[in-house]
Amino acid sequence: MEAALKVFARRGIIGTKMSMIASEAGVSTGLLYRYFDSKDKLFTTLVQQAMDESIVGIKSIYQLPGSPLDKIKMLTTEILNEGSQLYFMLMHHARTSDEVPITAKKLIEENTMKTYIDILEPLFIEGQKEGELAADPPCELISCYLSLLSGLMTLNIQGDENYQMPKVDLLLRFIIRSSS
Amino acid sequence: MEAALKVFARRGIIGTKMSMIASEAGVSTGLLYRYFDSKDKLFTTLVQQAMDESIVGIKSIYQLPGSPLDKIKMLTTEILNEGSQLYFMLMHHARTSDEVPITAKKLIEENTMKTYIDILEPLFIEGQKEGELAADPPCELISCYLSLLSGLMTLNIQGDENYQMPKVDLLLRFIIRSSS
Amino acid sequence: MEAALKVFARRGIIGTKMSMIASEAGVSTGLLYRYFDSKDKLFTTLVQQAMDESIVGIKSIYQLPGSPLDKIKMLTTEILNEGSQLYFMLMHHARTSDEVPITAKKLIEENTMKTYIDILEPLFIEGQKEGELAADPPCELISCYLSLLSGLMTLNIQGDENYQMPKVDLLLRFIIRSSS
Amino acid sequence: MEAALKVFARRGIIGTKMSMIASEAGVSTGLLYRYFDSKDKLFTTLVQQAMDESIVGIKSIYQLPGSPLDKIKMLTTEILNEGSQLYFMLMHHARTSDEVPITAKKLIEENTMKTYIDILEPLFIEGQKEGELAADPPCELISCYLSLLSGLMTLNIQGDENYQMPKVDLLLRFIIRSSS
DNA sequence: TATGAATGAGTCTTCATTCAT
DNA sequence: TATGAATGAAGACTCATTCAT
Repeated sequence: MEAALKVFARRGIIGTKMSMIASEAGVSTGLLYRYFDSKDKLFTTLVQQAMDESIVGIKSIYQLPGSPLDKIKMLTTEILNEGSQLYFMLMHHARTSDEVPITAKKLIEENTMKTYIDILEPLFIEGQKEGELAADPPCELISCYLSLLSGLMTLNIQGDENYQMPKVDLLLRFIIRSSS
Repeated sequence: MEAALKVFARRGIIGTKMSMIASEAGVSTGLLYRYFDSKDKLFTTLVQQAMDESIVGIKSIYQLPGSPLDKIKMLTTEILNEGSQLYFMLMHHARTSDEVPITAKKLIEENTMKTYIDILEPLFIEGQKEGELAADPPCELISCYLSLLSGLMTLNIQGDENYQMPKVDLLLRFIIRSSS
Repeated sequence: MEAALKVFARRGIIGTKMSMIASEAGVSTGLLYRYFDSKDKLFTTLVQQAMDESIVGIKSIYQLPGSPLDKIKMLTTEILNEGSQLYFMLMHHARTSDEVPITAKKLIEENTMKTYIDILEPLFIEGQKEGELAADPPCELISCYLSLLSGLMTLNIQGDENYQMPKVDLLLRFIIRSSS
Repeated sequence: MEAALKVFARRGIIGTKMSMIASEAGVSTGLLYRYFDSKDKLFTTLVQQAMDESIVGIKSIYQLPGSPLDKIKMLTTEILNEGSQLYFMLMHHARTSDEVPITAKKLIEENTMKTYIDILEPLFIEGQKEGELAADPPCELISCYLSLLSGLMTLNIQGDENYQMPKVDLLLRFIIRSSS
């Protein structure tokens, strides 16, 4: 039923009509209200879930094999390919639209970039020690890298031949230590 | 009066009420209709203008002094600092929202990434010849670079301390030829 | 199951949701429809029953002991104390709401004040002969007395400390022959 | 525009559709929202006004000529004849319906019967001293009298041939000192 | 030219009623 | 017989657009 994510992600909170979600889910409009109190609540729930899963996703990097750079490369690949697209788009709407319920706004404020930096910092520092990663301040490196990634995912590049999703190796240039 | 751009850029076409534009412009709602036939027309006009200006802006790169890399760096800096922010956001809404008038959709389809690639290709090729730029296929390099830029601008990073706008030098790593 | 009366009486026909009746009765919503064709039918049935019982109740006055005034006093006391409250409230909704099913409206039109007057007239005439009751035209006396009573019962005075239910003796002043 | 009172009074808050008020007022539904934030607000406003006017009305009794009994008789006549009907009906809905906005509920709780008793008590005491009024405790006398009146007005007797509005003289028997 | 009152189509939400289990 | 999930029609409310002034 949370495939309402699909509609919200593409159209934002106002652009989405409950009837769209309903027909996307293959049920009647009325039934939606049996499961979700309101459009706002539904949206907020999705935002919450998006944030939770994103954190889990980021943390999973430590389970990946290989060197720090290997890990980063794999996670990046995953993010780029996988369905996380919708989450990025949803979060973008949640961040930028003014019609977002206050509850959702609060959720977002609590879950800042800092959260992700804290998770990734040890890995990046290790990567720098091993000489794999560029020597910029890790905070900045991470923050910029995630911003770049967010931007790319938000564009909804798939299905738009105008934009081109950069290959992972290209992206990694930002953080890789340029061969001396 | 076209400071309606401000509202459309931030809130998208549905999120924007004519009354918002009116009060932002300091006039009455009714007066808007003396200058623009409809909300859709107004939006379409803005999109048209955004595209026109973007092309002019890109072309202006050839007026800039210095080597190809210098030119690219300066243009990038300009884009990042200047008010082009709003254009990127507007175009993002125009590209992703389904409520956009067909006329605007058509405009966008006509003005593809190809347009920009064609403009920039000679410059990039020159840069590669001079050994400044990475050796990837110029088309791909340009397309990816513009995608990255679009993504960053779309995020509306200003006013959100969570994201961090990468420094220009960091961004350039993407296209610079790594020191051998 | 007819304790749906409770809900209808308090909330009127529109204010009452079938789910309220169901939970008041301790059954599921769906089950209600096994016993009553529709909300309207249920309401109509209750109105019918209310009217029937009111007539029986009024007629029972002749079974009471004592003089005409004694009888009237006892019946009044009964009405004031007993659960007839709900019937008065139900009938008030039935009389004043426009959403009442036509069938119920018809029922009410057939069962006019005249019905009650016809029942009580002999008793009042007797009371007047015996010098207990005021000498006004019996029709008027009865009609006014019942109107007063209806009004009081309709107010739903219980549970509202603002109103005060008059003592029976106070009420009787309306019809008692003032001591010469 | 407050002739919305007419519809609310007859049909209660749920039974009333904004479109009814609109067509009763001869305007479009949308226009209602230019003057009143919402149905609830409108209802609350009417309740407020009803209470204010009722107090003014009651207080005006001291401007009337004649003995206390004369004053009471005139006020009663006025209440019975005049358009206060709608106010009584409105207040009844406000008191008994559960769908009434909290703000309105609060208003009602603040404006108790006590308010009216305080206003009328001096008059009734004077009337008792002059031997015109029954010797019951004035509080009780007033409270019961007002309850009776409220009940009668709430019934919406006009337009229902079944009920009969008692003549004023009949009603006064309730408070008049029976001739010794 | 400028205003803002007025309209009505469109969206969210509720709830009587049905129906598979 | 009993449940409660599912449907869809109806009502509150918003807002693009018009129009009298």
